Amino acid sequence: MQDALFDFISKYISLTEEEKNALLSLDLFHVVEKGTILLEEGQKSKDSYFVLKGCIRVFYEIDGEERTTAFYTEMDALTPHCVVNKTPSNYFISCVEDSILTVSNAEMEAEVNSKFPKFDIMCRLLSEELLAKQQIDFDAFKTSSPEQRYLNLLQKRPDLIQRVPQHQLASYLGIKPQSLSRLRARILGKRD
Amino acid sequence: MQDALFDFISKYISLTEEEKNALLSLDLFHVVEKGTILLEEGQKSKDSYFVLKGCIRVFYEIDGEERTTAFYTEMDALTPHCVVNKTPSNYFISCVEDSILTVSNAEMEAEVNSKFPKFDIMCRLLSEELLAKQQIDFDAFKTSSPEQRYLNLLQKRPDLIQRVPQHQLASYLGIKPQSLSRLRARILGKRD
DNA sequence: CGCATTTCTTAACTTAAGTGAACGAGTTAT
DNA sequence: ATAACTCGTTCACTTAAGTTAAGAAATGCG
Repeated sequence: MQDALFDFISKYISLTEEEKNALLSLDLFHVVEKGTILLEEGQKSKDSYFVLKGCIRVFYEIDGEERTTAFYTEMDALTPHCVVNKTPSNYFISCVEDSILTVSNAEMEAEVNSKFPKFDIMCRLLSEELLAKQQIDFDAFKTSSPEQRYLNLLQKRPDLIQRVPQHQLASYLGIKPQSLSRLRARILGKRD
Repeated sequence: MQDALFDFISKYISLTEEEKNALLSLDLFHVVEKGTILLEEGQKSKDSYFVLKGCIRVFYEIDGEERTTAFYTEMDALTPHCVVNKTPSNYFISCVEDSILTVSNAEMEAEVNSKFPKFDIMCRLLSEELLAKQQIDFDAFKTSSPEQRYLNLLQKRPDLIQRVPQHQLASYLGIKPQSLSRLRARILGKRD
């Protein structure tokens, strides 16, 4: 499991054994059960997450309804905005499946950074990459219809459609569960 | 005009006169005319932009139609994804108004970074902040209807509605110009 | 200045998503 | 084992956005 983390990091910087050990000494790895709430609305958490195995989900509660806006799966990193802005979170994060995560906070990061400045470089590369990636996702969402979004998801993240409840998926696509059902029936009809 | 840039930077790091002069020696400032295309689809530009005055716009060309996904105005920074990924751009950037921008590329940045490492810190802070901000915008877009988006824009960036053509605004809200007209009429009707 | 183009609005009609309700299948709790 | 719940689907109806078309207003250009 640790290898997965080091593989990920190696895409950005190379680590010596010493550096790897420094990381391992930090108690980063956590096993979390399906359904666990990692962050609640209103909290000022300082924790960032990296998904080694499993799936976590960001959702808002609007008019008493859950509105899912993101799923993070294997090799995805998530720093909640409340960590960056130091403001209370306006969304929830919960575990869709039993998962293995690394959980880190600013202090741990500072400690690693002080020992190995190149971590800072990695963080910068990573956030720039994520920013660019998210921009593309945002643009794709804006420029497509719910049906196109579903077809796109089917291509890009087919696993999500299997592992996530339909009503959460619908919300993620910006529509109601009934509309997702209908939309899927429509697509199937077109194929025959 | 330069002061605007230094004011912006001072939110992240403090600059000595020497550092300011190093920046000024870089020929960063550019005046661009309304309508100028800064980046075309297919290009591999290396330039990043910071808007000191004016407005620039990101749009895709889909089925022969322009689909606007972002506007950048005073004190907004934009690094096109093609700069980060080193892939051809899949969108255009054009000037909505006569504007004053700083234009920088990786080499210029590297030069500044080598002289003043703290620029790197600023870049990291900035991209983390932008990432968090964009996440919030993305979530707000996903969880609201075109009408709510318009009302939200009216609150958050009322200037945009004045300075940008309606059809670009409609596209930005994810709808057709006709729908924006109708939507506005609907809102006005509700008020009376 | 006047002609052409672009931009914005309105209208009638089509299409797709929202809403409320009902149903069956699967799960959980008692 | 059965009652209560959740989840996904289907249906009929409502609402809002897409489409096509037309015309008015503003802008640009010769």
